[in-house]
This record gives sequence, structure tokens and C-alpha cells, in this order.
Amino acid sequence: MSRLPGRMSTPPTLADVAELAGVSRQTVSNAVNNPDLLRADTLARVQAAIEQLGYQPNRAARSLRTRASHLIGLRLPPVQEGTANALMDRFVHSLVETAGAAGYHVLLFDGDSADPLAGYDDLLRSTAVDAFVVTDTYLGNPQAQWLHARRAQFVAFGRPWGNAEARHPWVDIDSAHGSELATTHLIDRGHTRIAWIGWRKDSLVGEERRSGWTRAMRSRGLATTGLASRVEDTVNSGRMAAAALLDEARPTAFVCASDTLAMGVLHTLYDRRLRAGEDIAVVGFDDSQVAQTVPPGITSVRQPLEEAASEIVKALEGLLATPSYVGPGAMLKPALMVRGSS
Amino acid sequence: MSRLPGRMSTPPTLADVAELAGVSRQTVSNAVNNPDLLRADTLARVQAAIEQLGYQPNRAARSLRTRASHLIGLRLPPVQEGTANALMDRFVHSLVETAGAAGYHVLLFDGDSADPLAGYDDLLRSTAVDAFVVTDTYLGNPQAQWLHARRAQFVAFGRPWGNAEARHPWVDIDSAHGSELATTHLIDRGHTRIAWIGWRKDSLVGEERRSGWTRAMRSRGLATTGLASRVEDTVNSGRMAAAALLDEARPTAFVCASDTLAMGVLHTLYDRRLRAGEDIAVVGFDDSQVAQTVPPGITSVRQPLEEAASEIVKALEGLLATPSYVGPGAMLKPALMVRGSS
DNA sequence: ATGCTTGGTTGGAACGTTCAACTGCACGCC
DNA sequence: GGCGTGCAGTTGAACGTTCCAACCAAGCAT
Repeated sequence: MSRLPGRMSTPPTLADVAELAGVSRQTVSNAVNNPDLLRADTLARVQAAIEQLGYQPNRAARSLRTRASHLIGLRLPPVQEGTANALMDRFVHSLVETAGAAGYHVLLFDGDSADPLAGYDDLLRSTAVDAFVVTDTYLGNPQAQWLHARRAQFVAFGRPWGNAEARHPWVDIDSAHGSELATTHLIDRGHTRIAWIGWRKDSLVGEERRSGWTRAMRSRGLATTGLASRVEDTVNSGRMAAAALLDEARPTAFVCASDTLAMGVLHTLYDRRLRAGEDIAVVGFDDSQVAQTVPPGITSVRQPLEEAASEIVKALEGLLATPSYVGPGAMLKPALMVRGSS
Repeated sequence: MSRLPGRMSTPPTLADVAELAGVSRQTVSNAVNNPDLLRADTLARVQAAIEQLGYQPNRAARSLRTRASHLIGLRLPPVQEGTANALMDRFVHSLVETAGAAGYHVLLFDGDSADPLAGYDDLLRSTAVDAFVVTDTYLGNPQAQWLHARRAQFVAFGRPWGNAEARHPWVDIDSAHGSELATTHLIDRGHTRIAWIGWRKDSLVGEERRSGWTRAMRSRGLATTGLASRVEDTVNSGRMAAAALLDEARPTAFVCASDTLAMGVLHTLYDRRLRAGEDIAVVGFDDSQVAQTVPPGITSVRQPLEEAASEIVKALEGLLATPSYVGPGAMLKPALMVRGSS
């Protein structure tokens, strides 16, 4: 059956192109997937036909045959109102971009907070995605193990905390280095009493960020006693922690485990009519839009999410090419964005 | 061929279930898609077999046969650093959630800023998605017309500005109502000289938001002359506009077309050692994380994005059930989140 | 009895692609 | 001449699902 290019209700198929070019279906398929198998003149003829009809392979059919969907699943963690976290937004963007360049699309699914694995199971069993990007790999999170048991392919954004035998590729950011940068920066500005406001002890990422502060302080011979606080990651916790520290330990600067906590510090400064960057220095973590836009600008540690996304996609490509692929585990360095608050 | 449930390299298929249940493939298919066609006892037997094997229909095969992927395409607009915009994040979340509940997944693709249509074309021709959600439908944006010409299904988030004959479903937010709420709120607090900082005249959304301010002022008999400013949507533009207005028109309150501009106002207040909410009132737009976390909290107009997502999914379902479906065009009301800045 | 419906189930075909095996054909080599 | 060898392209089958026409038994009216 022939088709008139302008007037079709249904997209053109391989067979349409084949007929127009006067070759077989398979030859068209080869022209698309293995052009070097064809003689130059045949290839040109087929490509002209493809062009003329505006042909693109049907994804469902291709996916059925090759058992590859070229989709990558990403679970969106629940949004937290009232925090400064715009991390995910930037990360998703970078991921979509780099994945797109590699021929993959990103499929989002919802994080049912009750059963975080439900969404994974669904997509996995219906063979909807080729692989997952797993973002929250904190200790005790069952996802990595669970996915491994189901032989699902995935790359973790976040190192396999406390699981040395983990055999999956991962990418993470050296956030201890980040808070070390932040602390050193403050020391260089002449501060000696630099306080830390971080997360509670059960957060491994929190402890890691804290270790950067400790390391920087110790290496310059500065005391840390009484200068640290561990709280929930909310603005109000940060505010109260800052107030308590100011009263008891009289720091001249704060390093925070997140921009949310840094905003808490700003609240306390606001209450006391102090000015960030003039009276007290403040450094945050994540380089969120909040840090970027609030006066006088919060100095903040910026995670290289674009780079992380690119490493993740690289690992995914390796994984999908060689199922037993195990990446080296990429550890990336964050950077300090200096603004008015320090 | 029989399969042992625990030890399979490949997911179970319809045929496996059929064999186990002692029925034909089609009967299993019916059990999944039209359960009421089966006799109760057969249905139970088939469902048991499905359960036992952990069967889920292969999406590619189903998609190939039914010509429906149950995927919805969403183009991620480029991120803007240095603005307070966290709109998209919340919207994407809500969309993923409500779409998921309706059996659809969201497929993200990248906005090549040079050719915004490239991504659409790709997905459309490869029949990868059933429909699109189009988010930037400002005047002169070719997407709506282009998609219509290709007979692509889509729902617009944003009314069809200046195109009365548009025949596609859309959902939008009555942002004039939002700035009217904001302005009235300030008037109720005793302000009479209320300034407007908005976007440049070629932004229709900007003009609409502005009209809410004008309407509220006029209806209370207040003058607007010299109290309005139209600038780029950046923090620095807002800062400069606020400074100029303060010098020339001496307003006691600002209503802004975005939280980004409101942050600009806060910068000017900071420069002049004035306090938002005490010396000068400030209201923003979008209820971003910035507005939520910055001291003393910025009063801001919150768009009902969850509701918008739900209306969009409703329209999508209508669209995909009846291809010629045209929704009524839902216009939603925003709400004012009052905080310390007013 | 015969024909007509109806509810439940079946087998074959089809969706559009790629895989694996195959067919011609030209070439070179003993 | 026979035989392998490699190139260019073809053919039939398969991926896993749903659509379609047909079938079968049972019920019911003729």
C-alpha cells in the first residue's frame, strides 16, 4: 500500500520507506542502525526516502523487539515545603539534558512515601525502563539491595554508605571537602570562632559534612569545643541553634550543613538586628536559589550537579552496554560560591 | 514451555499465565483489561496465576498493539539561575503524582532553546508519548499551533493568549485575582501608597498580574500614578526599580509580579537598613521557597499547582478518551500566603 | 426438532521492529 | 570446474500484547 506524504493519519513505517526506496524492510532498518552495512548508493536512496516521509522508528515496536526502552526511571522524592532545597530541580534538569544527549529519556515516577519500592516494582516488571537512577541511598535504605536482588540496572547518586560490598556504579559528591572549603574560607577572612550547624547524628551525609569543618578547624589549630550543634533540617531549628550558639559560644561565623539551616541563622540575625557578612559571617550548603537571591547573598557550597549527571549517564551507558559493568565510583568536588554573607 | 516462578531470567508473559491457569492468552488479557467478561471462577483462577507469577503486562507490546504508550511528555524549560522560581518543581511533582494516579507516567525531555519544537517532533513521530503538557503558551509561541497542525494531543498550562479560536483544552491561573488579593490585603492593613513592580509590557501574564493591582487600587479610590514600574524579571532589576520608586513616589508597600522581584525589593530595603513588614510592606508572587524561608517571610501569592495538575490530568483523560475533546478551559484561583513582610 | 441469541472462551492475525538464517553474485584460488 | 569467501541484500520468524472472527454450549422461542 502506498502513502501520500502529506496526508497520512498514521506515521510512516519501515515498510513504507522500504517500498518508496525499492528495498526490503531489513535494509531500511540497517540504514538506520548499521549504515555501514549498505552500499553507499543504496544508503543514500534509503535516507532520501526516510527524509521524504519523515520516518522515525516506532519506539514501542523497537522496544518490544530489542528489549530496551531507552528510558531511565527516576523517582521524585516528596517535596518539602519550607526548606531551601532546590537541589532536585537542578539535578533533574542536568540529568534530562545529558541523558537526552545519550539517546535516553527520563521517566518520572512518584515516591509513594509509604512504600518507596512500589513504583520501582511496577516499572521493572512491566519492563518500562532500562535502568534507574537512585537518589537517596542513605544507610538502611533498602532500595539498592532490593534492586540488586531483582537484577535491576541502576546507578546511585550517593555512595553506598556502610555497604562495602555494593557492586553497583555510583556517583557522589565529596561534601566534606565542601564544608572544609567553606571553613577555610572563613578562617582566611580572619574568623577563629566558627560554629557548625548540622544535621542529627544519624545522617551520614550530615556527619560527613561536619567532618570537613572539624578537619579545617583542627588543621589551623582552632578549637571546636562548644561550637557545634546538630538539629533537624528546618529553618526554625537553624534559627534556634544559631540563637543558642550566639549566646553561649559567641562565634563570629557559622558554617551550615544546608541553605535551609543558613536561612535559620539569618532569621536569628534578623531578630537581633545583626547583618550577615558585616557582623556575623554565614555560609550555607547547596547554592540554592534562596542563597543566590536573599540579601546580601549567602556564600554557599555548590554541588557540581551537572557533572554528577554526566557521570551518571556515563555509568548508565556502561551498565547497559555491559550488564555486569561496575563503575569506579566517581567522587566529585564541590565549589564555594562566595557572596555577601562572608 | 513451563517456567519455575523463582528462577526466571525473563519476566513472565501472558502465555505463561495462560498455561498456568489453563486458559487461553486472550482470557488472561481479558482478566486484566475487562474482568467483567469472565465468569467469576475463571477470573479467580487467572488472577491467582497472575499473582503467583508476579505478572505485569509488557508495556512495549501493549503499546505497540494499542497505539497508546500511557506516557505524557513534558518539556522542561531551561533553568534560570539567580531567580526565585521554584514553580516548575512543585508543578512537576503534582503532575507526576496525579498522572500516576490516572495510570500515566511523565516523560521529561529537554528544551533545546534554539529549536523548542525539536523535542516534540522527535517524541511525536516515534509515537513515544500519547500527549503533551505544554507550559509556555505565551503569545507568539508556536508550540500550540504547531502541535495542532501535527494532530498531536496536548493540554496547555496557560490560556491561549490572543488566539480565540484555539481548540485545545487548557488550564490557567487567574493571576490578576492573585495580585488583587495581595493589593487588597495591603490596603486593609492601612497602606494607601502601594507600588507595583512588574514585567515588561510584552509579557501578557505580567500585564494581567498588573491589572489586578490596578483594579484593587481603583476600586478603593487610590491613585496609581507614578507607582508602577516595569522591568526584567531579575533580582537586580527589582532592586533598582524599588530604589527609584522609593525615591520618587514614596510608597509604603510593594506588590511584585514575582518573588524574584520581591527579593530585589528586599535588597533595596537591606541597603537602606529598612525592615520588610515594619518599615515597608512587600508582597511577592509564586510562594517560592525563597518567600517561605527568607526572614521575615515574604507574603506571596500561591498558585494552586496541585489543583492545576489535577485539572490537566482530567483534561488529558478526556482528550485521550475522545480525540476531539475540548475542555471548558479551567481558570483557577490563587491564594495569598501572609507572612512577616506585610 | 430447528434456528436464533447470548455469554464465555478460543485461535489466528496484526501492531512495527530486529534477529538469524539464507540467497545470489562476484571474486579469487588451487 | 569446483570450492570457499565475502559482500549486499532478502526472507521468515519472533518479541508480547490485543483485535477480530469464529466457535461452543446452553437457553429459549419458534
